[in-house]
Amino acid sequence: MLAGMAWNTEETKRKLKEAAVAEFAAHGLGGTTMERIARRAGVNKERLYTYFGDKPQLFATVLADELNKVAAAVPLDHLDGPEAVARYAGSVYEYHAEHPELTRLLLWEGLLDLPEVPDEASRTDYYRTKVAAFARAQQSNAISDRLPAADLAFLVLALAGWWYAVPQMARMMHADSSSTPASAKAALMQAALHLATPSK
Amino acid sequence: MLAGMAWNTEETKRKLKEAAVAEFAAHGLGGTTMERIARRAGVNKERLYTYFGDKPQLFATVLADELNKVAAAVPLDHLDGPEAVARYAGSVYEYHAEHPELTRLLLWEGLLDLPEVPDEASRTDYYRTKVAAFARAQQSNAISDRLPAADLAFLVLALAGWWYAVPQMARMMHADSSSTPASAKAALMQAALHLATPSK
DNA sequence: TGCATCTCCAACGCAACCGTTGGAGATCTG
DNA sequence: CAGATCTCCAACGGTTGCGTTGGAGATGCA
Repeated sequence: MLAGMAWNTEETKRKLKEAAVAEFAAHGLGGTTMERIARRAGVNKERLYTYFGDKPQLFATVLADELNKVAAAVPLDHLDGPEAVARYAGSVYEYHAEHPELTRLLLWEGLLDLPEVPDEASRTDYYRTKVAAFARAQQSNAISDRLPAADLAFLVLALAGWWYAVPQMARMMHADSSSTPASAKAALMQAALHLATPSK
Repeated sequence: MLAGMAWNTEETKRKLKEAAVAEFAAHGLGGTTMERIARRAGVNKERLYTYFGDKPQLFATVLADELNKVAAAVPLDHLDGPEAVARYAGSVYEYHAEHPELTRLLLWEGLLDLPEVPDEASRTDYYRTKVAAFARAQQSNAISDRLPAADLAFLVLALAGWWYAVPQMARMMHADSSSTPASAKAALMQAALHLATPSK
């Protein structure tokens, strides 16, 4: 049934999704055309519709896929102190630097302000585990508890993500200083460290 | 020449720009149609082209206008201590809450990743004054100097802006806690305070 | 009042894109 | 090899949106 097919349907799907990630990340939902996704994948446009439905559905599929990837790539198990929070912030920044598509997809999605997002349940669950890790660390006095765990976790992600959300602002604010991706990462880790350090 | 005209050209321009802000903020450059802007303003589409040029030019005009507004609305003159930084962060958050269009326009712009941004010179200048205010406060030991002034200023803006950049993430991360706009503001002000407080 | 000028708009040409369809070719089954 | 089934695609209809144009109405000027 599905073994030994010469026309390679799984491979075709994979190529289409890969192309869709690139196009959607670059141009958003409105700016992307199905035509270009298909052409980039070297596949006929019609395959998109039979495999993935219409354009919004494809966008949702692609975004869910990328989120699953980041969940696997940047685990957050145990926070044994402020330094662990700083390292986590650095990892997130690093992941964004290497996979700018995900950030951009998230931002496109945020701007669409849908009442419900695709895969809402599993994503809520994903974030809940992050918040829970922060909460546990607070309860054991390993990190500061002056902020609610959800706020602290959210703000740490803000520090790491803002560079990619408004790159034009980052560029203009650092116009006359000598700033590099490395110094940006160091700065945000320093900031995360202080947010997580308990008061004496 | 320009007094006493029965057909009210300045008013028409104003209405078109107002409609354009709303449409571009809601749907971005790609998702907005000139037709809908004109219809929302109650004016014929052709006026857009004679007054503002094509769609990208209109977008640039509208964004520059909104940035001038925020520059006037949230001044940052003198930072005499960490509390002033926290208040500034709170004001920025507040402004975003009341004028979500600006944030959204900035984010749409960021996603377009143009090599150069409209009004680049004056905007760079605008950010430079913000950074300079932070730098002065650092030199007089009023606030922490463990981060470069540009990074500190940028990260403070990150704290205030991230809620509006990824509202879906904010919602999901705070799913099971009781979180309000007021508590979000309090959290980010607390965070800004700690980033700006000098080490002993 | 005749002429020039300016504001405004309905209607249009044109291009792009969405989503579909009819059918060609490849693979399995008997 | 004949028939059924599946993958793939070139071509198409219909819609939408961009940017323009030709002209109608309102105003200033001689």
